Amino acid sequence: MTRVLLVDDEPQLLRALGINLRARGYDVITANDGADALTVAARHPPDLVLLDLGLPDMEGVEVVAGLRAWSTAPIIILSARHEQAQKVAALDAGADDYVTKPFGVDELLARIRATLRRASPVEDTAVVTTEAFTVDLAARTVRTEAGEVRLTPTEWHILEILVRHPGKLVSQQQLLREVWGPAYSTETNYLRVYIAQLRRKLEPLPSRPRYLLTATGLGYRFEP
Amino acid sequence: MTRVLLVDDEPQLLRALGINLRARGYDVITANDGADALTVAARHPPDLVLLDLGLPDMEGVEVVAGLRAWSTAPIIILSARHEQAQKVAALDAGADDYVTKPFGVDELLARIRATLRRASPVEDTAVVTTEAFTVDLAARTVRTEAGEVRLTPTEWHILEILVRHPGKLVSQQQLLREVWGPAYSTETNYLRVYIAQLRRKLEPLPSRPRYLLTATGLGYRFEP
DNA sequence: CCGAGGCGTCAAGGAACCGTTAAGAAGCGG
DNA sequence: CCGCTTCTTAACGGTTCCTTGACGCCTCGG
Repeated sequence: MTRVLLVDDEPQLLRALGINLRARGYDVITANDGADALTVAARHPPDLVLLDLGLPDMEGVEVVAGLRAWSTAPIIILSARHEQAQKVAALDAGADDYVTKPFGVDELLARIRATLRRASPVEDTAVVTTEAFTVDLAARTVRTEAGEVRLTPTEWHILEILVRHPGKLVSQQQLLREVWGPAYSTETNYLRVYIAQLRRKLEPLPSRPRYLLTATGLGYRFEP
Repeated sequence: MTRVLLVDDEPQLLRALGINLRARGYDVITANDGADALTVAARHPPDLVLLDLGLPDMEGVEVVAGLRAWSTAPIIILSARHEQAQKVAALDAGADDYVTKPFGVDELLARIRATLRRASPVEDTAVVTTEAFTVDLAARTVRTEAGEVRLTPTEWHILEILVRHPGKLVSQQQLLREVWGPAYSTETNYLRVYIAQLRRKLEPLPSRPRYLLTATGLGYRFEP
């Protein structure tokens, strides 16, 4: 069941919205200030967060940052019209969406569904297994039959991006931009070096790669 | 560089917002009515669309549908408060977000960043299937009954354009321009070579094409 | 009947790209 | 300050891909 963390300092809203969400089959947990939200979230990691901006103890952006430090669950901001600036800051800090108060319940539910639909394909699989190796995205470890493999930060970064898009082609530009930054989008030889290192460490036959495949002129692909 | 298509019938807004966006490093192209928007988008596929609802010639929902017919770029609606109903219709037709006029530039920029951040990793799972082969536009893979087909960058580029306009004729000029650039609009023999290669790889009977059809003197058409 | 233009096919040379290796530079911990 | 790991950079051989020209087929119009 999808767990929703609902953060607001108005008990009535907490109650009304909680009833509505539970009626739709969500598992709802609540918090009424920022510190509480972080504590509750740490104990019961939510799949989605509804965050009111007018909290008594913390700025919304701090709460977002505190969650984003470890969680990738989507965050929807609930904001009053006069909290414009905070809303923008919260979105920049990593929130995914917002709804302006007062809002209709139907609109909020639609946004929840849309946001969850967008987020779902990536986050479920914290561990990716192939016949040759196992990647634990949360623990940042890779194991083969021979034991645990040591990866450098850059090697891991590349592997993580590929593994998070299983079966899909990841363009050279995307890899270079995400790992080295936008200024390096043409340094394709970096990729050649690191892909070769990953293959040497992970592929049963590095010269005949089975999992880290090349799409000449386009990019690379992880094939589970 | 991220290309933004800005559609509005007010020249002042077009100008002011265009300056602001360009200052932030976006590549901005503009259109001042719905028909113009579709034409411009076809010629320079945008990464994101900002669409005003109060256009003189078409309903917003039509423009959204026209774009969604082939593009998965996120669409943000710019709507006045009295266009509530149209806004809902546009969102249902496939728009991704909306901002209500009058809006602050900072808010809009934040929405743009958030929307692009969301859109990039997911990429949408557009899959086109025929009886002979399956094209996964996101994963950039093509499968036939015989297994996965390896395509070169240019082959893929052409196939992608045709598949994104199913049933529609794509002119030779358009194909040549999009794949090789404006200077090659007359090198039609390039097309003959690559269409032949695609047929050999995808058509059950390459000599009697069923899916990649020739429109003599005009261009080619993908028939699902 | 014949020529012209458009299309499909093939092959070859050259350009671009990829995998690999290695060595110097830079950062980090002891 | 030294040694270790990691990153950057350059060079090479091999492979793939793009470009280009030639040729035959078909259709259509003269």
